[in-house]
Amino acid sequence: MTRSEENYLKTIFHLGGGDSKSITTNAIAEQMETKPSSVTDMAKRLSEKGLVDYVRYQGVSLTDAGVKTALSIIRKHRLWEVFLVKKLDFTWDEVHEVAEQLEHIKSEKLIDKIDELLDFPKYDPHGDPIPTKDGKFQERDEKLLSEIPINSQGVCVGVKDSSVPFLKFLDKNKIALGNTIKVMDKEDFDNSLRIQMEGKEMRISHQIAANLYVKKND
Amino acid sequence: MTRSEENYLKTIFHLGGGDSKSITTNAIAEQMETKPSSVTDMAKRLSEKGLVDYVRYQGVSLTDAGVKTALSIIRKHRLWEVFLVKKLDFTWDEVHEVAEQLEHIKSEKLIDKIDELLDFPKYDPHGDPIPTKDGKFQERDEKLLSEIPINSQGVCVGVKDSSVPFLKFLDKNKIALGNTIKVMDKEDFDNSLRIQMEGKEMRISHQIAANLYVKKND
DNA sequence: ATTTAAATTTAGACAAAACTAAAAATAGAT
DNA sequence: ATCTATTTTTAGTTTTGTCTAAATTTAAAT
Repeated sequence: MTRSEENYLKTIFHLGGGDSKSITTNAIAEQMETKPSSVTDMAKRLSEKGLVDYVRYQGVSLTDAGVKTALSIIRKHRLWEVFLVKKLDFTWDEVHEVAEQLEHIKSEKLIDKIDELLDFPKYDPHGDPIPTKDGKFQERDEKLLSEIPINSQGVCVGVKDSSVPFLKFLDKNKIALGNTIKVMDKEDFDNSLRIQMEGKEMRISHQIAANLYVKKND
Repeated sequence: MTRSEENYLKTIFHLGGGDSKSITTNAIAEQMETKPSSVTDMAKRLSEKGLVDYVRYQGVSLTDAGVKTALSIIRKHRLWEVFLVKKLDFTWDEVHEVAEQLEHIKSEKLIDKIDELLDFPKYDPHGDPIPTKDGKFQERDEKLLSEIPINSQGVCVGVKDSSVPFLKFLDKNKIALGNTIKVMDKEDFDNSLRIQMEGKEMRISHQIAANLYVKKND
């Protein structure tokens, strides 16, 4: 299992290829910032190895073995992210790049010990669930902030977009996971929201609200 | 700087190529379990990049830039070894393989934070000195146990051979870094030693004594 | 049912890093 | 000084992972 193969499996999983849905080479190429022809080559290789089902001109989907491998890499990525934040004081916008490297370290003992050191966390710093050793996800009943009705409230539990600019924006506006947010009002014109958070009121655009996951209280 | 290039620089350094001594392609190939022809190819590449001086049929030595790079990799390797032992309860015979992977992670912040987390250790689990950020070694006045005279004693501070079998042998015989060892007697016939350690007396072969570093007390 | 546009694959090339086999240079022995 | 034996390099090949350009297939539109 090479580093590149692992990255392809991870990407296919993130694009939904774990649910036996066919992902096009174009979609994969775009996500990985590479060319569709390169993806075709890799699709053949992964297919040979029994990690994906590949039908020419149709796309790829992960086999059971492929899902298992993808989940183990995602598990490592997210555990390392927690480690970087909790033990080394990285900020949540700094961890991704380093975790992209650490996720490829091959040592089962290492990642199990990291898991233990962190006291078996269930979510990474962006609120994404960490698969268990046997590949199970703990799903959470979460909704996008943009989709809950006026006057309802919830706890902020995750971000959909975990790009550096978005995370920095949230920091600057003191929006953090764990905060309770109440939707006071919606503006029909631009879908912006008036919210109350930690005692203060503020207005946020639809684009922000559509990238914040909350767990509803009432 | 590819992983392979880093491994070559590290090996050349360990073979003494940091002291502007010429290391033969054969010696490097043997150490890295590869072929001399492969080493020649790499020697040319590293030479192009200004990391080694390479003279055909003579061998290679590290340039200043090459030494600097080699030390930074060795620093990372040894810090990760300390991390694995101190924070994740790895044994000293388990750390090398994983550290070989971790040493190639590219993030200055990461290794500096690991250094800080470990409280800036000076030696790795095998007693090898950890270079500082600016590439300085803290040398220690150490001698091989086989080379100190009868009736002198010292503290065990490192191993010359850090192979798994040797380390396991030491564990089995309760020989650990930090132990005080006194040389009671030497056997002319096979150069074996009678030693006193932590209150007990035992006999060890020359091969063992020649792979243990001690810091003399008297 | 064609035509066209878009998506996808093939073919051929390249770079990194390795190998094997053959050629060339060096060093040691006479 | 010459001849070997050894070391080292060269030349050509392989694998992985990528690319470009050309060809092919699919899907959408008339």
